[in-house]
Amino acid sequence: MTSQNQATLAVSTVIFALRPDEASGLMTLWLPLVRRIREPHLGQWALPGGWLPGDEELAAAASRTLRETTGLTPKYLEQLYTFGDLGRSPGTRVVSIVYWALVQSDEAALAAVGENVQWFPADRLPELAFDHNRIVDYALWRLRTKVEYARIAHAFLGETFTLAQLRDVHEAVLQKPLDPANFRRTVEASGTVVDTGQHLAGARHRPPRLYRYNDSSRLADQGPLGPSIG
Amino acid sequence: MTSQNQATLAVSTVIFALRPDEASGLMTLWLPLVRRIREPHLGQWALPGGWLPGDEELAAAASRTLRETTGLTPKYLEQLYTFGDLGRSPGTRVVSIVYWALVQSDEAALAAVGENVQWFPADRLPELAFDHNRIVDYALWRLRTKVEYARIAHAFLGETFTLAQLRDVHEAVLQKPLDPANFRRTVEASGTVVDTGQHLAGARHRPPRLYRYNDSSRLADQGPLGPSIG
DNA sequence: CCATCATATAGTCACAATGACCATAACTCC
DNA sequence: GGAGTTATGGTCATTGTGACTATATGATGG
Repeated sequence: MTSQNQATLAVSTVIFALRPDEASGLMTLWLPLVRRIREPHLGQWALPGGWLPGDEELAAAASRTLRETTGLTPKYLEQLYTFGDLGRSPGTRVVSIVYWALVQSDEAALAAVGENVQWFPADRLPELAFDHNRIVDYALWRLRTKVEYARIAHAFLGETFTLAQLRDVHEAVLQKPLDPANFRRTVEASGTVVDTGQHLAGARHRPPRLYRYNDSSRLADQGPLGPSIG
Repeated sequence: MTSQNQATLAVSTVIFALRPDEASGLMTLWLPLVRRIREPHLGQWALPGGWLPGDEELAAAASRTLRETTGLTPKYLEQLYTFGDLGRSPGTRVVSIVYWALVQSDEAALAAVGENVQWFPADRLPELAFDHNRIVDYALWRLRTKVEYARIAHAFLGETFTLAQLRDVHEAVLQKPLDPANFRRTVEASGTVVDTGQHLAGARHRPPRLYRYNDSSRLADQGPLGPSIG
């Protein structure tokens, strides 16, 4: 091994959750950041992450980072991109393999927050350390241009959900209102959800049906690992 | 820097070119492989690549690899995925950042071939070293599911081209015949090509128009670097 | 120079997908 | 019981697209 390799390998994760915006009350994307406790960029907010242990799988490192930061388990985790520009970290050459994850909204509400961990609305971030603003921008772009909304929405929701909740997820991600009737038509035609027969009562209006995901309809895209590749 | 990092960083590239199939004469995808001249997997075919020099950008390393292997310059180069499974290389932990590239068809014809470099049809590869078969499969999948066929086709063609040539590229990538009239209608509506006003004479039939790419229509997806991200 | 060949290029028709709306259903709250 | 509010079922027009038909036009070979 004539390794003249001088780069250090890191794994970072962009973690998304859906929660109501403080002002508007609408569902929006939020993500947790950690405050840097050492140079460079001491004191600035950054993506959760760390050096890659030599004996840990890439996705496992991302997942662990996520758990250590938020106490949560991702319902969706996928490699985003590898950033390795020479100048992205002062001093050493750092190559960061970045993952993006989605965590369930209601669980995210109870997620750990502390002096050095804080959630921010995805579209109003402070200036982050390194090139992390660019990384988040790219993650947002991927999230929004992802064809496969089905699994994404699933990751944000629980086992059962109403079409209104599902619509909320789509509206938050796409940042535009969707017609309820048309949305229902499309979703039902896609066959990705199944009527549980149950209804959700309690609201001051007609009780909506509860749906569940149709597991048999996964047309996945789990990177090169997914079933579509085999 | 408390780097307990034990992984070695490599960069590999999946290089595609379009050339006529030997038997059918139809355009198909080919890619160059290099024979391994050391253990592990000595003698087996593998993707071109090498260790990442500490002072070289990732894309530059991929591009250099490509030039050293084929003598060609890529007209399209994009990061594919980073493979880092613990067991993918016997002995050391190797993390490979893989790029995929497209080279122009007519240039690929004159590409270097030697004892240790050979072109193979993409759908009839031998058993490759490491997990490289899986990597090629994933690259093929990405190529075929890429929304942005425009830039892909452009990469395979020259400055100007006929719609028939463009159609050939699409047919080769998608592996199915396309209706000439419908194809023309769609492409013209997309606004991605511009009529040069010139025609290509010489064939024993009506001379087709020559088109050029409409540079202003790039709705790119150059990873996080592209104009769409800014 | 004309007939033929082979592809280029222009239309047509039917159908699927989708956005914009309209109407009715069925709970809770007052 | 009526009002308020969302759920859910339709309609209509527009668009995108596959399947096909018809015409255009230069090259070739007699």
